[in-house]
Amino acid sequence: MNSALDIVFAALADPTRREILRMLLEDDMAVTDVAEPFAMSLAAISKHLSILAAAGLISQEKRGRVKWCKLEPDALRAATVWMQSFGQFEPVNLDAFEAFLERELLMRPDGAP
Amino acid sequence: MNSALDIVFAALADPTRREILRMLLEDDMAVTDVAEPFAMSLAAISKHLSILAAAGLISQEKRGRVKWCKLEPDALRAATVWMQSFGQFEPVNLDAFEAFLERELLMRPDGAP
DNA sequence: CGCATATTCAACCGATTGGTTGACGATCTG
DNA sequence: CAGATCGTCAACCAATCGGTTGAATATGCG
Repeated sequence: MNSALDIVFAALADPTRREILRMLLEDDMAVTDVAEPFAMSLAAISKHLSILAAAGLISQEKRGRVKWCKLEPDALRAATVWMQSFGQFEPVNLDAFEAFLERELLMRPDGAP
Repeated sequence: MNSALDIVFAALADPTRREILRMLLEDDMAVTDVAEPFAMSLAAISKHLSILAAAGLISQEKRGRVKWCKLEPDALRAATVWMQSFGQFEPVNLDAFEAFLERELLMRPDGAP
């Protein structure tokens, strides 16, 4: 069936791409700046950004020679809706939330809150 | 980093596996019964189920010679929480919800509501 | 016991993925 | 203009993925 969900979930399945999304949560960024904290080539990051853009999770706008990347959270909404259709569970249980945040979101390279 | 999210999102990225989850939403099922509506081998479905189980999205319990598969929505909760951390958007917008349900969830092989 | 049923294992296959490198096209700047 | 910077493209590579088939392992049943 190959729906948009395939592409969104596949895009989210890579930790580098999730980290990029987290970075873009703070601010729009140029490709080079996105790549800076990662131990891989610029070309690799460029590919990751293309995948995120294809999934609709980010948009890219070229101004001059700099291509700006911007988070597009609406694509996540579709995936969130899909998940919530398995809703047996309430919006969000704070126990799980807290445990999860500790393990995942706070596990950033720079250690900032 | 290779977190549990990698595995959960990768598991969700395949339409066959999402359809299996949807089927299990209605009831627990044996492996053979899960495989029945799909145009692929039992072995392939068995692999898909292993992947879902590895992601924690289902559990499998063997009773006699039949292995029962059960949805485990808690694993989805972690992924949902991750997505909601990009929360700019409210819990769920009903416009998106409705459009999405039409296109994805109601697009079942058996056409049931 | 002997056969059918339920499920997995193992080997294999082509396609995709995530990464590399080097060359290239644009764009800014001195 | 010449040189640096920004980003992508193309070719390549090893690893993984989603599927197949055939054999193997349990388990249930007459």
